[in-house]
Amino acid sequence: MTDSLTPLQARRAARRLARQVFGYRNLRAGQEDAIKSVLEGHDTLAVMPTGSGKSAIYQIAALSLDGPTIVVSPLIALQRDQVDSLQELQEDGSSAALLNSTLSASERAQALRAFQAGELEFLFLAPEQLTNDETVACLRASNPSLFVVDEAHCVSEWGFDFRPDYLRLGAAIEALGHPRVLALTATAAPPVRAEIVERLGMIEPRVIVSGFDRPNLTLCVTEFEQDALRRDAVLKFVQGAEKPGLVYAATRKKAEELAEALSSRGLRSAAYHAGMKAADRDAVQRGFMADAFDVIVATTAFGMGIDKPNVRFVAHADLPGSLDAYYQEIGRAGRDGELATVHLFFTHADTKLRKFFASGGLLAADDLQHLLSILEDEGRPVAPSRLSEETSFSQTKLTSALTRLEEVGAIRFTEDGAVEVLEGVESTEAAQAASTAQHARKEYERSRLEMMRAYAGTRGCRRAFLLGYFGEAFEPPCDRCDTCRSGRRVEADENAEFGVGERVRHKTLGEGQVTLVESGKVTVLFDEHGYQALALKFVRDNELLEVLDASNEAV
DNA sequence: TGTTTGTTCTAGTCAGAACAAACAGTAGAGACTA
Repeated sequence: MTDSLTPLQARRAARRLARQVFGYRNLRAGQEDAIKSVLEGHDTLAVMPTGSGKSAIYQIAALSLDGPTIVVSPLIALQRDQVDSLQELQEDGSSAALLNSTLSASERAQALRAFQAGELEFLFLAPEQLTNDETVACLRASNPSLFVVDEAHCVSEWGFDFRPDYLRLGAAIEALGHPRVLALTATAAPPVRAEIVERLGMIEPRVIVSGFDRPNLTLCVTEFEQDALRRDAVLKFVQGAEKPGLVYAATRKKAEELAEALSSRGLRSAAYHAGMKAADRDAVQRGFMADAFDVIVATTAFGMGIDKPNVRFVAHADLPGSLDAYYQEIGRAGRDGELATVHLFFTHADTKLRKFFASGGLLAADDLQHLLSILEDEGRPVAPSRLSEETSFSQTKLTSALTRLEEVGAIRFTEDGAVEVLEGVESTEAAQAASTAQHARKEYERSRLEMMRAYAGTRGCRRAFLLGYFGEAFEPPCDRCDTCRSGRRVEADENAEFGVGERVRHKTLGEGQVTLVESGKVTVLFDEHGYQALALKFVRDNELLEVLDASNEAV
C-alpha cells in the first residue's frame, strides 16, 4: 500500500489536484473529508447526495496515490460515461479503460496489458469480471493502490439474490492484496452502511455521511382504495405538473400502459424498462436528457447514472419496496436546487407484489444440502461449471447458494475458483444454518417494506420520517410535505423518552437505533432483527427498552 | 402471492366454465447463430 499522508499533507494534496486537474477553487466538505480519509490510509465509505461530486472524490484520491485504480461500477453504460469524462480531463486520453464482455479477446488482453504496464490510471469493470481468476491475478500484478466501489449500495441491494458477485468483492479485494478501499453511494441507511463495510471487508473504515435532507422537494402521498382511481389520479397529476418528470411503475406492462395513456393525452411520453431493446432504451434516455420528452414512465431500471438537473417531479404509481429505493428514485427530482414535487400514489394491494419480489431467490435447505453432498462425494475442489451441470441450478442460483454456504463457513473457494467443502462440516447443519440466514435476510427485507408502508401512512411530518430512517433527526414542521401543509400533522410524542437516532437495547431483540417516535409507537432499527414498531405503552409497562449512551452503556 | 393468459372440456359449432401454467424488477457474461 502506498505510504499514508498526514492530515495536513492529505488536505494540501487534495486541494492542489482539485485546482490543477479539475479547476475547482474549493472542495465541498464531504468531498475533502473523504479524499483526506483515503490519503491518510483509511478504507472509506462516503455517503453523499447525488450531485455532490462523488466522482471527483475517487478521481482526486486516485491521482494522489502512486499506483493504478480499479473502479467497480454496476453498469457498462455508467463505466463508459466515466471513461469518457476522464478522457476529457486527460490530455493524452489514454489513462482510463474498460474491461467487460463487450470487448474482443484482443481488446481485453490489450486493456490488461496496459494496466499492468502502468499505462492506465483507471480500469473500470463490473463485479462479475472479478470472478475470473486470470483477471484477478493480472490486476494483482499491477499493484493497484485504490479499489473503488461506485454505487456501493448495490453490494447490499443486489448482492443477496440478484447479482451475487457483489458479495464476493470482499474476497476479490483480499486477493488483490487489499488496496485501499473507497466505497461511494448516495443512499445508505445505517444497516446498508454496515453491510457495505462488512461485505467489502473494510479495515478500520471511516464512514463519512453528508446530510440526506433535500429541502427543495415537496413530499406528498395519496392512498387509494381502487387501482382505477389511483391510475386516474396519476394521469391527472402528471398532466397538471410542471415538466419534465418521471413516473415509476412496478411492472413493465404498467409502465407501457401509463406511457401510452399519457401520450394519448397529448404529452410527449415514453416507457423505459429492461425488456426493451438496448437501442430503444438508449434513445429514450438520450431524449429525456435532451428535453425531448415531458415524462418517462419507467420501472426501477431507469435512473442510475442519470444526472438531469431540471426534473420537476417524480411520481410513484406503485409502492416502492423500501425507503432506500424510494429515496434513490425521488433523488432524481430537483437536482438544480429549484422546487420539485415527489408524489407517491399507492393502494394497500401494492404490498402483495412487493412481498412477492422480496420472496424471490429463496433456496430450499434441501437444495443447499444437495449441493454440499455433491461436494462431499467428490472429496476435492469442483469447478462451479460442473456443479451447475450436476444440480441444474441456474448460474445465479448456484452463485447465490455457494455464497450462502460460504457465509456459514461450510465451503471455500480455491485460488483457481473451484469450490470445496471445509473439513468437519456437517452438511445438514450447514444447509440449515444457510437457510436460516436467508430467512433472516428476508425478514429484514420485509421490515423495510413495512417501513415504506409506514412512511406512506404516517400522519406526522414526512421529512422527519424519511430523515429519521437514515439516522438523521429533524424537528418538524418542514412545511414541504402534505401532512405539515394540511395542518393535520400529528405531533411526535414529546413525552417519549426515546429520541430519533438514539441507541437502545431491547430485552430480547438486542440493540438498535430509534428511527421514529409517533402515534404511540417507537420504531427501532434492530441490529439483528431489522425495523420493528413497538407500542410505547407496552414498552413502558414492561420496561422493554433502555437507552444507551454513546459508549453503549445503559443510562 | 395474485393476476393474467392459455388450454381443455362440454355441448353443439359459439361460448363459457374450470383448471393449469406463466408471469410479475433490477444486469453482466458468454455461448450460440446467421
